[in-house]
Amino acid sequence: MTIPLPGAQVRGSKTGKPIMALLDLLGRTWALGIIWNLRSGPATFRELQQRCEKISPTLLNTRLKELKTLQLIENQESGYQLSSQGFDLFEIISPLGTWSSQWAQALMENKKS
Amino acid sequence: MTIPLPGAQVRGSKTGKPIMALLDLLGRTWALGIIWNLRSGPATFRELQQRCEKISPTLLNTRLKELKTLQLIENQESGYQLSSQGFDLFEIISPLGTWSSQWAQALMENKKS
DNA sequence: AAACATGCTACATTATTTGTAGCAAACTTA
DNA sequence: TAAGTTTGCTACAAATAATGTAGCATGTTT
Repeated sequence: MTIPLPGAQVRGSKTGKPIMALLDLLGRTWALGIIWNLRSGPATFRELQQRCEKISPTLLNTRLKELKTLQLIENQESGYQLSSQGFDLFEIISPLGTWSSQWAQALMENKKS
Repeated sequence: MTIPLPGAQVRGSKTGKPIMALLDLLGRTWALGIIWNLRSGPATFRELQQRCEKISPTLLNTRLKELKTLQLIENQESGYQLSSQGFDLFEIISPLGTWSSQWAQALMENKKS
């Protein structure tokens, strides 16, 4: 799968509008999960593998390369970490944490009835 | 692929923490794209297919079922549309539109140097 | 120098996505 | 009212992506 560079053809868009490139990226297995799991600080490859519970090393490496190319993460001495852009992105999606709990609760209540 | 119900085992989590169920869902091909494309109002199946430019009907239908089960969209007379929960979700992620443009620009500038 | 840890790669198996064709049901039009 | 059209979707084979396990090279600890 080619890396969804804004400007290039990506899933969902011939023009490569930045939002489409981003949605393509985030829509790939584990991309969001990796970003989410890096929110709590840098992690080495194996650490990150554990945070992600059951990601395969093959895919982890593939995603890390993509995220690095797209400058959302960087690889420093302390391990992989969100770049400043990656962190901005995380801040946008971070309300999903709280939201998802409410959503889960609503789902349960609707199941009852 | 089983629908990532909060509480069940999902990709990335044995416990099915709601956020993990959500990230699993959103990390599926086209899930984010469909939500994004419904932001501008209801659409019939074929309309939605066009908004998504090149989604296959098979997958569109699969995702629609998932999103419906998880109460993020609903199917009314006017077609498929975001449910009130789906809309809340969209509101959280909607800043990605603007953010992605800045990101794309930053990427371009870094390419130069 | 032997044992261990780390960051990956190889690769076969399995799962997901695509793309095309087309069908049944509901609506139009003649 | 009978012949199109359109719509919502299913079938299915081919292509692509993800998983899981093994393991290797390099660096570090004892």
